[in-house]
Amino acid sequence: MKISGAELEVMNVLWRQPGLGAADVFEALEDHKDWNIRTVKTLLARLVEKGALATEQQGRRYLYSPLVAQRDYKARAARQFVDRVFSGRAAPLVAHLAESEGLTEQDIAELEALLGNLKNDTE
Amino acid sequence: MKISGAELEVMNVLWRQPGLGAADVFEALEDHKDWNIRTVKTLLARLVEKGALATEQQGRRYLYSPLVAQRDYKARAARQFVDRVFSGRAAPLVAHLAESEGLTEQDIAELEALLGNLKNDTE
DNA sequence: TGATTAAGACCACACTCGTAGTCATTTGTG
DNA sequence: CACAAATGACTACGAGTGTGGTCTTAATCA
Repeated sequence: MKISGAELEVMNVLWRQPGLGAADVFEALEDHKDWNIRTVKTLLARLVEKGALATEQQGRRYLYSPLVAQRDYKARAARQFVDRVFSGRAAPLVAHLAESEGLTEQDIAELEALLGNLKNDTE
Repeated sequence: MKISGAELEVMNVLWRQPGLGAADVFEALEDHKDWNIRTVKTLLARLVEKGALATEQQGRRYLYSPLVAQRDYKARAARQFVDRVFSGRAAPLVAHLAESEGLTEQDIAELEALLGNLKNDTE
């Protein structure tokens, strides 16, 4: 299931807080996206159609909740991206991020910890 | 400048070997993509239009060469992706790749080396 | 109770992308 | 020289996307 850029913004809201109505999602987005509420509704409808969101009727409105877990989606997206742009190799990707100052100190620390674990698992 | 998936395949060929004609690019792709030569030509034309490729006329055909460096493009793409899907945080991305077996032993080794350098630069 | 509002349903429209077809022209070859 | 083959130019077309409008219905408020 393919989730487009704008749709992803909506998913992010609902991953943080499932069970919101269209208006709630609209409000949650309002700060950083200046979309019309109808745009948000269209995106919600498309996500339902795609099977990415479930709806629960409450009175005369719907409450939306993710059907795909954030972890799963992101894992898939990450893999696809790395395959598409970096021929499946993760190291060059991280190298690029490092170069373009895309890594914070915290990232570096976390990556180290992560690699530590990976090595332990492997050996 | 936005380069789509199919266009990226074409760019990859020309990054490896700049100055090819349409037919050469077509041949280089033939193994793993079974596109019609006209599809390849359309992609080339779109890339020229976007400013991603330069053309040099040679007789009655064009030779194509990248105008955007591979490094630059990939660095930008990486950053955009991380921003879009991972809110700009690289560590979770790598964590996902690790989990979904998206990291080879070699990747891990390279990442370690990379992190070593980063730490040296920083402190 | 009548009018405004708010929800969802359905529709629209321009643009990108993947995938190619058609046309006109050039050029190498018999 | 006449013609087939190759080249670029232009066109097409359905699916997906970003963005939002219209229509209908139901609820709420004066």
